[in-house]
Amino acid sequence: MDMRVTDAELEIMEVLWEAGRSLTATEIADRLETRDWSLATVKTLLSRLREKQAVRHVVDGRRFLYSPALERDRYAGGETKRLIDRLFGGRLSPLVARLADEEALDAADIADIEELLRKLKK
Amino acid sequence: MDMRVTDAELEIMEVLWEAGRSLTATEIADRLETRDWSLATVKTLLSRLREKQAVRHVVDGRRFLYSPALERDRYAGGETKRLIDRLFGGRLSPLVARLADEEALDAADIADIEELLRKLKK
DNA sequence: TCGCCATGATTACAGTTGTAGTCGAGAAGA
DNA sequence: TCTTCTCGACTACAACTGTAATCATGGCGA
Repeated sequence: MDMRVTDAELEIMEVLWEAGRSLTATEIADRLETRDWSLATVKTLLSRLREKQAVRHVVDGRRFLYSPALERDRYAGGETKRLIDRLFGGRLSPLVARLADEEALDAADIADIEELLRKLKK
Repeated sequence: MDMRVTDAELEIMEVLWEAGRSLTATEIADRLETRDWSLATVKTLLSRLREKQAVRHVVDGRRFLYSPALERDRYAGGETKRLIDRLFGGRLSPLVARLADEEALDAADIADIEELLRKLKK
């Protein structure tokens, strides 16, 4: 059971993750203002997510109420691991080094990470 | 000019990045033992990479000598940034937090990153 | 009750990706 | 020179993606 979610599907997942409760297809479409998708498109994406078992649904009359079956943290962790394995030999430090080189880290970021690591060591 | 490279194409890039010199299509295929691709497949992937301007080639008789036009570091940085933007609101610290939660960080990793950050602050 | 509307299901269709076969032309050997 | 081999170019084709239209059906308002 490969849980790969595409970019378009991910937008749906984000809506569900943020909602904190089950939503109908129409509600999901309404919350996707930025992406100017037709309702049909949202329904297609929901079907595909259902096939992939990334969302589950309960029947409510003749509608479905959708909720995420894949947790956001788990998904993010999986994708992160995949990237680190593919490009950084499975280790985080080269990734940090890369971002450092690109000056993609500001002082707040550095402080946050140091704090995290400090806690980790305890 | 979007420089997106697919998984299969990335394998070709890895060979080129590691070679340190230009290679012919046949040489590239030879170095891809793990992936049991036909020479035709390798050639198709090279054409696509050429279209994407991720590799360049010089003509050598009636063959091409390929070399990467996209640097590994630049590619890795771009993909990393994309992931962080998509999943972690553009900040690195939540990613580190996520990996920490999954216990995907060992002591060596932590030490490496602390060292990196120390240097960064100077 | 009857027609309309909202729903999920099904179908569509072009672009991308993974994987590879075929073709025409030039090189290299006989 | 004639044949064969090797290249890149072109073509193929199914699966996956992004985006959407259409269809059948059951519920709801008139």
